[in-house]
Amino acid sequence: MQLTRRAEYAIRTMLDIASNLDDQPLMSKEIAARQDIPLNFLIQIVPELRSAGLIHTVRGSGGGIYLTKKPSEISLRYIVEAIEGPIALNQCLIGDASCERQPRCPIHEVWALAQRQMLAVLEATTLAGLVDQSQSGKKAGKTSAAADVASKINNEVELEV
Amino acid sequence: MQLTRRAEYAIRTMLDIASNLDDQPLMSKEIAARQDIPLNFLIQIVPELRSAGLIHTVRGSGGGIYLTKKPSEISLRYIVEAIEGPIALNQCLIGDASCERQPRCPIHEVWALAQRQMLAVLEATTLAGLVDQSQSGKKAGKTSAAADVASKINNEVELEV
DNA sequence: CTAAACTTAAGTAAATTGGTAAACTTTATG
DNA sequence: CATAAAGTTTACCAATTTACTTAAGTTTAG
Ligand code: FES
Ligand code: FES
Repeated sequence: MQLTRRAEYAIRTMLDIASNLDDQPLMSKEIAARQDIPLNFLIQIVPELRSAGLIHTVRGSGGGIYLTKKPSEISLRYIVEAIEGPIALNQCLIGDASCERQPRCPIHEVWALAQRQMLAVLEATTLAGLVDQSQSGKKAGKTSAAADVASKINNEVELEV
Repeated sequence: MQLTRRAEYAIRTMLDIASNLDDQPLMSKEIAARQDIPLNFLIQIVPELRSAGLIHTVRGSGGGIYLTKKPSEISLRYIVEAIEGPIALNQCLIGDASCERQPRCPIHEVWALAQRQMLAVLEATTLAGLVDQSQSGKKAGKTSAAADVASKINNEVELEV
């Protein structure tokens, strides 16, 4: 029921690259240091992000990583699924698989709903939103990416703090 | 990111007991057979449900299992957490632990929101609701426990089917 | 040609998952 | 009180996943 370190690192990495304003590619080594990711582990994650089409890598001296899409087009869900595969709260919710026990088990719809609620948040959160927030930083003060997302989703969740 | 079999079996078990109208306790063996749970595995899960205070067990011949609370007071979240411990989508969301890297990492609030959305569904779903649905069965036709829950949560999610 | 950078492929220790198995305790009932 | 029916406890296990580490490549700027 928990995000793996791989996926967490992938998110940090993507966010790190999205925050980079220069147009020169970022090296794994820099990212690893800045984001507290074991370099040798990151080096294993980067190719996965690439085969998922999220980043473009340049080999050789002076090489590095840059995004293939605009940060506003990259959602948290997309990053997580690139690393972990489809997000599913229960086995029967993967793809089109349904409960093998009953045509419609009463619990199924509930899990499906819980999952949709969760995915809605992860989908509405883009790298652009996250970068905006951390850069506006002290200015707006209370505006969090989560608050933005919460208002996007039509649900009046009250955020404490 | 997925429910374990233990927890899934625990839910099935609780639902099986809640659906039982007689006042005599149910045996593990019956439940295992009816719910397609390996008996030897269920026998390991039952004591956990008991120490969590969800069920009462009677030993010896003629013994079995019954609920300690009313089905309307037992939520899916409660059952899952009895087996798996606190539900958390990321390590830093367990209990009061916060991100060790930054006082407030921009992603944290997003995960927290996603988690609240998910938990709201699991909390609003009680055994009573699930039993109602499967027993009314063909009568109401379209009423699902999920639809009930969706309307409880103030969020107009449209359920297909 | 060489150092800087990504790539590929193993390997690995520890934890989790999904079970199985066996020995034990409790209790109704004959 | 003997016994069978039930839950309890403890231990074990194989397979998978997780989070890394290591090492031997390959590519490219300079
Ligand atoms: S069909 Fe998915 S929970 Fe039963
Ligand atoms: S503090 Fe929880 S995601 Fe960073």
